[in-house]
Amino acid sequence: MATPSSAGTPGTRRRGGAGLSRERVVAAAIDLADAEGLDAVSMRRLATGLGVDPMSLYRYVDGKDDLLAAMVDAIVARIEPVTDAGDWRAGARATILAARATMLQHPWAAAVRKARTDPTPAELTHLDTLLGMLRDAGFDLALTHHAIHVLGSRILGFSQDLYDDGAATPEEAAATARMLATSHPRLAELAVAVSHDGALGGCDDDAEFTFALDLALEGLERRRRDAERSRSA
Amino acid sequence: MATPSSAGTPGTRRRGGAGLSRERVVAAAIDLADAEGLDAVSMRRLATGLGVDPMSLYRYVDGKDDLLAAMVDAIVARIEPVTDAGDWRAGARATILAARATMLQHPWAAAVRKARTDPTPAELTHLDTLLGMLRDAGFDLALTHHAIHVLGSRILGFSQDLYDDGAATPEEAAATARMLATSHPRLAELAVAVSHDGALGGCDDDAEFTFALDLALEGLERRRRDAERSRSA
DNA sequence: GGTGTAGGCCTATGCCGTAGGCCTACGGCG
DNA sequence: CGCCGTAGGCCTACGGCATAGGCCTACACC
Repeated sequence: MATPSSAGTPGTRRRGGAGLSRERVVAAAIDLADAEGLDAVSMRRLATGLGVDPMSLYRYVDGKDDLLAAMVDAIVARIEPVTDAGDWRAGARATILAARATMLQHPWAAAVRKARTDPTPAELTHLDTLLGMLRDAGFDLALTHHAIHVLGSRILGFSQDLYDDGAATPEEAAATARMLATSHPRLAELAVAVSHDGALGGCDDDAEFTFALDLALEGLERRRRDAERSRSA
Repeated sequence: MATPSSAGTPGTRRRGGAGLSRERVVAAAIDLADAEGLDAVSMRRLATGLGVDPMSLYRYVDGKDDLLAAMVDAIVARIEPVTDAGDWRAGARATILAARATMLQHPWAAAVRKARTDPTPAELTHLDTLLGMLRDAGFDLALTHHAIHVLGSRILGFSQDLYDDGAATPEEAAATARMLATSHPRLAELAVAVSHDGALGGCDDDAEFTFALDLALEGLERRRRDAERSRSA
């Protein structure tokens, strides 16, 4: 598509067959972020990649902030909807894991999302379906509200780790542990155990995510049952 | 302190009574961030505030990144240690809430922390004491590790909300709700309920934090008992 | 043919972090 | 006393950033 001379849509009319559009700009930004990391996404770099002047982008995005928002919105919109699941827990679990699967393909998206303060449309939709599952399962409004806070950013599949853990090599872990051994014995002990050849044999981020997720869902289910019981009493 | 002419320590020797030091630089940066937000903290701005040339700061901090790390380290170091508490749950709870109380006084600190990838010394200490509580209560290494992931950044008192919630005015909430009513009914319903004059009467961030924290601690305690039981069997 | 305007381009401003070098006054030493 | 090494500042400059404001051209339509 888009041989320079064809002027199919109003848009492909300039030299060099530019033919920009908001979608093209956002898609290019996503590709750039995927390929070279979020830091590579500057208006200049992006424009260069599109063979276009930096200022031209401003016709399609309302500044860099808008661009970033559009980028995560596009990613979130790709989350596969969960078709059918059993009880609310299975549904919520599947929905959240689907979100995680999508987000993991674009590591920068989490960083952008965390830096933003208000939700994009696709995020609202995602949240709404999750809310529907809770409400349909009998969560009252108060508990639903609590649930959102309990799950927090895990709703979009973000792990909430304090550190990135780094999956250090055993040697590194051992070195760290030795360094900390006297001042921070508990930490050293754990660092060794988690290192690849330690007692725990590495740290599986996905496993930790689901462990924490299931713990949260379990707790919420208990609260739900409590509320149900006290209502019927 | 610091009359310009007195050259007590080697350091106060230049014109203008500058007398820089790493501590002074970091403290000034913290004050600046507190007063005008993190964005105001640029090397230039900071230097101006200290009555000094921007490049002079580089004698004391190893670039901006180092400065930011030093800032959060200083804040984390201010967390009040928990003296005595009953069981592990009470201890962990108190420790985490103490962290939260301190961090809440410097909203920028959470943002900086989240952006960083490796821990500062004070953070390691904080983490180590928490680990001690778990281990002393009989958590084995595997469960301790899980616990760290379950609690995640909550360990430093960060709420893990998807959005900042913003505590919008009732009018705003109502407007949002009306806008979303058809496309996102569940969300609209909840937005109204949470708004200040809705059924739930506002959203208390601290209450939500402790609700989620207690849910997590409760879940971990259950896992601990399960492990204990299966060990003794 | 004339005109309105969409869709590019160009220039310039004011930030930013920081590399590299300079200048000066002090402490220590011959 | 005079010298010098060096700590602790300063100055200049570079390359990058987001983006404001204006310009220029080619098409669409009348």
